Amino acid sequence: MKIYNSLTKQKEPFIPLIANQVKMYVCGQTVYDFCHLGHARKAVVFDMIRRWFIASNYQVTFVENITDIDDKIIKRALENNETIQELTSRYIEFMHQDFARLGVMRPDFEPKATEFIQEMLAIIQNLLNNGFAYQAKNGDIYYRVRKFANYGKLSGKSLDDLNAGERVEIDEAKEDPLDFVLWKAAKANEVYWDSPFGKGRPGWHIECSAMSQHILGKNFDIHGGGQDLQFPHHENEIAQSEAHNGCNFANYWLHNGFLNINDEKMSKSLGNFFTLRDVLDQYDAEVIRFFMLKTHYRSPLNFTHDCILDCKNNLARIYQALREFNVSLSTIDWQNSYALRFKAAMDDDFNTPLAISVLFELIGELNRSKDSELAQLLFNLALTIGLISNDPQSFFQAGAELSGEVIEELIKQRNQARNERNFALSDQIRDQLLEHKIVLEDGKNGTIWRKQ
RNA sequence: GGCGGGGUAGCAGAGUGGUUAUGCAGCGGCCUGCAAAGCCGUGGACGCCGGUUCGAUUCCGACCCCCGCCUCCA
Repeated sequence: MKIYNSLTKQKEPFIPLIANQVKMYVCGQTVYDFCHLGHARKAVVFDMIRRWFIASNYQVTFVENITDIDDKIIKRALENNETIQELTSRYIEFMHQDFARLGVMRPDFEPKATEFIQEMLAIIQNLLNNGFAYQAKNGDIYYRVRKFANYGKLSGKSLDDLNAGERVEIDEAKEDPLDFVLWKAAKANEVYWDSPFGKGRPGWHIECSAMSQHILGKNFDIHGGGQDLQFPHHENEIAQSEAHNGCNFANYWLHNGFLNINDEKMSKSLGNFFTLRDVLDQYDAEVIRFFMLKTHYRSPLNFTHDCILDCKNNLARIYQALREFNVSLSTIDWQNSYALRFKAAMDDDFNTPLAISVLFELIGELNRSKDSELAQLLFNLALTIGLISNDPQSFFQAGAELSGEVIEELIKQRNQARNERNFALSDQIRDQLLEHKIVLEDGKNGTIWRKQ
């Protein structure tokens, strides 16, 4: 298996630290609002990667953290006149619901930042002792970026270039404008934790260093997240963890591409901000999942209504092919030429668009041959990336405007009319159903129906 | 300004130094009472300019354009 490593900017063979095991950590959400479509892409992408490792017989430990303390959370809780815990636990629950609809498996571990304060403090203490951190006059503790020789190795940035940039704010408390905060001294009326350095709360970056190390160890296989986290978040994690432990942090860094709306970055100010919840109320969840997998995980993904319609048709073709078969979970014969090509695509940096195209070629043969073994293969291959989680019947019929009984009765009447060669009546019944977005298909085994 | 990614047929989206990506849409046919679904066939492409090569969409160079990061962000 080859994967693209953001650290080296090239595809590399994947060599786990322990044979047949994958330890991976993904940066999760800050929970002060509903998940948006971008969060959904990250969730689906890393779920797909996790599933493919599992399908490839790896034992996977999947960690995704939750940031449940930060400026926005404090602000929002104040606005809502509720505790931070009330706010965050509510949105964690919403996140679980939304991701479940997308077919995303729950992480093996889902650590919350507030549960690892002591671990963070231990790292900060050690960084202070080693001279990688200092406490400023305002009580904040900062990481001394210049002290870490490899700073910039992930993002490809040099400190001097960054310093020369116009957008770096000058903060007088810092020795260097690029130093970042490890511990924020508590302000009046703010939540705080006691520490040897005074009351305060952790900075964002230190959370992930502490949680990943605690659960996966100092050095683990894969660290993932959205492309936007590469700098400064992931760069800072590396600086903290490697300065603290004196060894390599994550061996492979994976970053998913961004999700755009009509070719624009999704943002609240542009008014093109979609919560996952709203989208799932409008479109079938599996269509959204398919949409996110039919583009390579590192490419930008553009969300438009037409794209989603296209995906709906694509998925319908898959389900249509499976409709007349009883498929079930079974082992895959990886020697089969379709399975072989599917695997080759997936093993090449998780090339889901290519893998899915193999499925469509398989469907062509399946439709011609009606070979039930091919149907079985199609189903099980799709399942390795979390597709085809419904049975065809519910994909085509669930949520129809009319009840099944009513439709079946009308089909019966129509078929009687057809037998009597009363096509005017039979077409009238079909049009009547179409007005309710019900499409009829007359096949050799009788008439079946589906949602439009 | 610095760093990184990209420009492929109507749309979406892979890939490759010479041979069909794939799906949707289009066109012709089969099937059907007619449709739908499915099947068969088919047109249409690699931003621009040079270079390397027997041959480049694919490699190299210049250029144009787009996007992301450099500030909280999946």
